[in-house]
Amino acid sequence: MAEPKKAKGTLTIYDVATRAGVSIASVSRVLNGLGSSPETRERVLLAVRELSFVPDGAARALSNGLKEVVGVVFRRGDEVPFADEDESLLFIDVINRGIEVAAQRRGFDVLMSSVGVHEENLGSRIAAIAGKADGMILHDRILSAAGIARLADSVPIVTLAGTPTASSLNVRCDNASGIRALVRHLVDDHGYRSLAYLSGHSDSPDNKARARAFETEAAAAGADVRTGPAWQGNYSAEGAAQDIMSQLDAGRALPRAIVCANDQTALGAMHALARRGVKVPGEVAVTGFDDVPVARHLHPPLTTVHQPIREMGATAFEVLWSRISAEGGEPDVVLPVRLMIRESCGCAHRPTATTISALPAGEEA
Amino acid sequence: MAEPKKAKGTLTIYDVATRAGVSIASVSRVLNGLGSSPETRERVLLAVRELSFVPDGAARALSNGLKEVVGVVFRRGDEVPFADEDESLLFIDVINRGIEVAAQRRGFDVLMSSVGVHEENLGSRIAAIAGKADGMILHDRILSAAGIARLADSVPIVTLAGTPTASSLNVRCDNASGIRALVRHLVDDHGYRSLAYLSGHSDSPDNKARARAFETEAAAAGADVRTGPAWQGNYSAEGAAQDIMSQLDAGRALPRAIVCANDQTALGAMHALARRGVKVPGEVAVTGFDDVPVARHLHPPLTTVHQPIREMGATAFEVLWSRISAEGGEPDVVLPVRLMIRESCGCAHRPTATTISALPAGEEA
DNA sequence: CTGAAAGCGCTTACAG
DNA sequence: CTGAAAGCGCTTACAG
Repeated sequence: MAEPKKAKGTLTIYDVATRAGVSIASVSRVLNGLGSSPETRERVLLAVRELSFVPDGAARALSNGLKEVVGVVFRRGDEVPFADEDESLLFIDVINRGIEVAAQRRGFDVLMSSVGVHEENLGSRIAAIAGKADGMILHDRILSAAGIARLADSVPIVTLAGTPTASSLNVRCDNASGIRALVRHLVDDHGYRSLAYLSGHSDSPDNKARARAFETEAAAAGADVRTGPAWQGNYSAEGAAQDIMSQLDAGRALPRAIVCANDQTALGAMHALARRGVKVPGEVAVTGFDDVPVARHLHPPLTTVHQPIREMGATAFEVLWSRISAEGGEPDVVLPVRLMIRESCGCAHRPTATTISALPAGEEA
Repeated sequence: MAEPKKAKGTLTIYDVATRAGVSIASVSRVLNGLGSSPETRERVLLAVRELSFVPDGAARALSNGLKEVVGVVFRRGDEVPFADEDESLLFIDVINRGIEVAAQRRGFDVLMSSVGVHEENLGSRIAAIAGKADGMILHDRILSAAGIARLADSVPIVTLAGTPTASSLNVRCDNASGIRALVRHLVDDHGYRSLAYLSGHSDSPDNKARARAFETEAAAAGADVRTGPAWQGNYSAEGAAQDIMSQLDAGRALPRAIVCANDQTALGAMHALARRGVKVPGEVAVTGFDDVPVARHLHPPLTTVHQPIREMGATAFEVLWSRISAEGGEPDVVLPVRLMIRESCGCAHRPTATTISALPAGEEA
């Protein structure tokens, strides 16, 4: 996999020491801002500049026991790309952004690695990354609980939207509250009587929590709930579109509102509906979950549940860092969400934030 | 900056060797797929599994002289976020995606690091990253030519949309051809007689090439060219919006078409125009450059020049890899671009790819 | 095929 | 404050 035995004229701390006329220990001290006489300091710094010396991170890490690197693993979409979701900045990307910024503040860098859905040797791929990092942040559905437990033996782990285990930490959002607010808005404010939940991956903890909250709340509100395999999606726009298409093809009547497991699912549903001439939200209302950046650009703008996505990433890093540096770290952090009412639920377009329309007028839950 | 002296019960290759009853050399060989008897192999693999041992990347790197890590540095937008560009997947993100996938194929991981526009100690930040990687890919406007030359002393460097130097490699797109096709479409197909180029950062090589091509081509086409400080933007939507606003406030007449330095600039210009009631493309046509994913979702959909963004990233990695592994590497790769005609130039909406409209009907250049 | 040993480039007690 | 020396966890000639 690799051949180069050693880079070219790799400069080392010995070269700097020789040039500055001091010991390597002194060079190291200056480089790390530890005690040293002003004169030594000057000479070392000068030598460093003249040689444009950059200390080797691997050697530092080996000596220190700290790489100052956090590994982030997420799934690459190997599925057929859907026009709008292809390359869009989705959920994962925004989280990664949050991780990066938080890491920066602690002097850490982020080793990003995507894994294919059907990757052959997932285990070794991830182990290789773990070996290069002080801790790992795993996005949803990367490793099984057993896989996480095993990996956690060798490196601290934080999962995102997963389930905390005995050895790993977790950061997630308040799915139940979000779905609850959404269902209430649909039923109470709009008066919709029939609802369906277009599901995400059935093995996703987030999806399970959302599905459960949906069923509970919709039933409590006295709405007619559509369920069953016909409403099994997979978090992708493609999957949602196919789902809606086949239901329409089968001549099934759609519910008045479709609560989608995430924004991508809503996006796919809206596309399919539009293609079949079904008006959103006129005939069928559609809602999402996540509030990815593109949500407000859809037609109609998507009513969804806002997750503090960036903060999730930043929080994941902070929790991991606590664990890395002190065996601490909150085991299960839950972040609040917020209902974002736009137009796909049936609310009217509000020209500016201050003008209030005459229609159903949903406000924040 | 860091305290942990050493992780908890860090397992080492010695633990594995002891458990397997072999020498550490044998463990290493098995782990690296080198010659070893089936029996040794079995015992080592078993021990590795039982202990869930993960070899330390820093130690491997130090011993090998290869970290299998590529550092990528890009600028974080510290500027005021503009609605549509905030967190959107822009140029940089798509490139990074391309880098990541290409790196994967060679067993490399990507160390991503964003730097603030006004970061204090940029030099040391970047040096720290360089120390953790085998090579670096630098996005536009990260380091001066001198800074690049200095860094190149210690690590191979590939710049993106920069200028090749004696010690660094570069990957860019064919700006001139793109602008040429765009200007011809605007002048020849639409008959616009007055054009302006809303510039990007004046110190960006890409911008310089585009500006030059614009002036040459527009003049050759006999169009009236608007220039000057009034058309100096900075690649951001915010900057472009302010620029247009102030021109409008000053009562200046706008040209018939505005060729923007990049898509974000076009996005800002369109927003400003819309806010002031100027119709696009009815009164003023606007075009972009890049073809970021969001371009087709704008209103009207943006006519722009498509750059093979992902490929740029992948190419940057490949070129860097050649240099890392064999001192090779094409010093200045130029990738082709393609004119994407949508509606912001004045062309009519084309319902499907096969239906051709009756209007100006621009086709690929 | 296998093991003993050296070495990769740093950091950090330990003396001085 | 400074230097000599040990050690971080691997890989890889070198012998056997």
